[in-house]
Amino acid sequence: MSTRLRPSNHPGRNRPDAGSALAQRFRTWQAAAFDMTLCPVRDVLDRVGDKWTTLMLIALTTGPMRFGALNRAVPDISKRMLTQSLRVLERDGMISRQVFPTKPPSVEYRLTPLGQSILEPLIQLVTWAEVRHADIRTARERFDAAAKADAA
Amino acid sequence: MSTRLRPSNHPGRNRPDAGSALAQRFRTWQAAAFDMTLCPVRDVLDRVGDKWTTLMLIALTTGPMRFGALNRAVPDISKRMLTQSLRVLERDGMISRQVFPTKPPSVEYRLTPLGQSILEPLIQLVTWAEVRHADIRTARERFDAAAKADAA
DNA sequence: CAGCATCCGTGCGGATACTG
DNA sequence: CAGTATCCGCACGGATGCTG
Repeated sequence: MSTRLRPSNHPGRNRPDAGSALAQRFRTWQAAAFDMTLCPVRDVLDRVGDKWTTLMLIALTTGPMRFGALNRAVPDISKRMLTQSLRVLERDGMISRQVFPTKPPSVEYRLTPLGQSILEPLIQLVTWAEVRHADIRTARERFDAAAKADAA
Repeated sequence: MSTRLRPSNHPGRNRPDAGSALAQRFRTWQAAAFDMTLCPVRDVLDRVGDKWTTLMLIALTTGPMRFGALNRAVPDISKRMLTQSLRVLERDGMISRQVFPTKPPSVEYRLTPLGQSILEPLIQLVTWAEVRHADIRTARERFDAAAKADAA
């Protein structure tokens, strides 16, 4: 699903850009990273965005956990989705699965180095979320109020 | 949908934790941030995870864009989803909408300071994605190969 | 040009029951 | 305990057609 940004449309009449270093970085991106046939952005964002995987990674930061423990640590997740999400994370190399041949059997999941490494950028994002959450909520109230005013 | 992590189950027999500073931060989280009735994590992750909003924010880093330009900059997005995503982002205060009363009308979208501010953590995540993408892909091949082996 | 309205297929994910 | 199997609703999102 080629979800890449086009390098630069409007060849001759480029708008004066924001000028920030950030915009600059993103512009190089548009020419480089997004040209890949299967861009890593969508790839990782699909994981981060899905309903459970991020919560599970966070839960596993406290140490290895058994299936049942994870099920309790992430409330409201069904066994079905837990299993499914665990498989995805295992497949991506984010967590490892270790089976103990006891009876009844027990299975322990733990973060791999790769799984650990994503927590760093992830925590940045969540920190942002914490800090800016109030702003977002007030923005929404504003918007909704304005929308209601327009309706009247 | 109370998507918060439980503070700490298994009171008496806590596993020896990974010991990293990161795990420590996350543990304080579990007690604090996730106790909120509507946790900001899920809130922001829902946005980041959805199919288009992140791409749109990235596209807007190069400067203000018209509806049509955005539609071209983010290939494969339909007008329907573009409109819908723009509304969500506007509602959250991430972008602002400016209508020019020309005919035919033109509308320009631009990042707000709030919208700018999320790019910093976002770029961290995507940088991670770029760096680790190869690892993930090889992990997947491994896993799939092993799965096929088990099937046989 | 910028968008809303409508129809519709697909897949995510919940609930339930069963197994080694 | 740690899953698998099956059914199913519903929201996400694509395609198309119509407006100011």
